Amino acid sequence: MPQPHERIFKALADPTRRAIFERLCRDGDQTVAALTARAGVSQPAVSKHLGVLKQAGLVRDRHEGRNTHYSAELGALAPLIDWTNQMAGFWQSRFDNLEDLLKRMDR
Amino acid sequence: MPQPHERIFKALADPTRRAIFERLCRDGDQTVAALTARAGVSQPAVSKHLGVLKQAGLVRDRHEGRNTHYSAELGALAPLIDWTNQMAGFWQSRFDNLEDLLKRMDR
DNA sequence: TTTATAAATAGCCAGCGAGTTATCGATTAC
DNA sequence: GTAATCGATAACTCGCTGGCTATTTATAAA
Repeated sequence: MPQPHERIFKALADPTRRAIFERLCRDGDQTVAALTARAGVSQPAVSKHLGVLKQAGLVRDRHEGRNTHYSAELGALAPLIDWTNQMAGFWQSRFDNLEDLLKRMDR
Repeated sequence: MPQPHERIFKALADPTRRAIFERLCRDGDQTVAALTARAGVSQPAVSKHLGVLKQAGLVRDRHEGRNTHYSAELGALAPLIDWTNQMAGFWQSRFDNLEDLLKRMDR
């Protein structure tokens, strides 16, 4: 329901969660146990973080026996990139308008 | 002390704050009163949000008489873009490694 | 000089969110 | 079949954050 970048910003605002995501980007596929080993927080905490990342579309999960593997969904960063570009676009067009104005004042 | 993208992610995670920043990008220079008029929250709330955005380096303020004008500091989005590229880079290099592996297996 | 306005600060409160431990369901190993 | 392991869920605590009103400080207007 919220705009795509809404959940993404919130998901990535937490350092622990961002670290998990970074790790998945760096090293690929990981089980919850493997992620927990390096997260510095308890396993349930990691599970919750993974849930949030999943809701934001930033990770996928894959069940394999009693293990669950998570992996980064890199395409999910697109809304964030789009948003950034949009901000830059606003900036640019304001700059263009200023240029226009100066040009008009010039003649 | 925190990494630059840390404060930026946190600052932009809040919808009200992000809306203020978007408005500054879109429409440029704004007084606190002007921002408050559209923010849907009280003036002190807006001031606090502007403080957070300023700490994150996302906005500048300029005093003019009893008015304070804020404007977006677009360059401040760079760490965010860098971070995104870095994630994409990790992804790419893992892909490259996989390619290498397949190549080695091939011969 | 008094009054009014802009914006920041102080102080408070409620809700959320990240953490914990305990538990449960599912799967594998013995 | 029983025990052990993986991961998710439940239930709780606690600190932080976003909101408010009231106040303060600074500047402008009367």
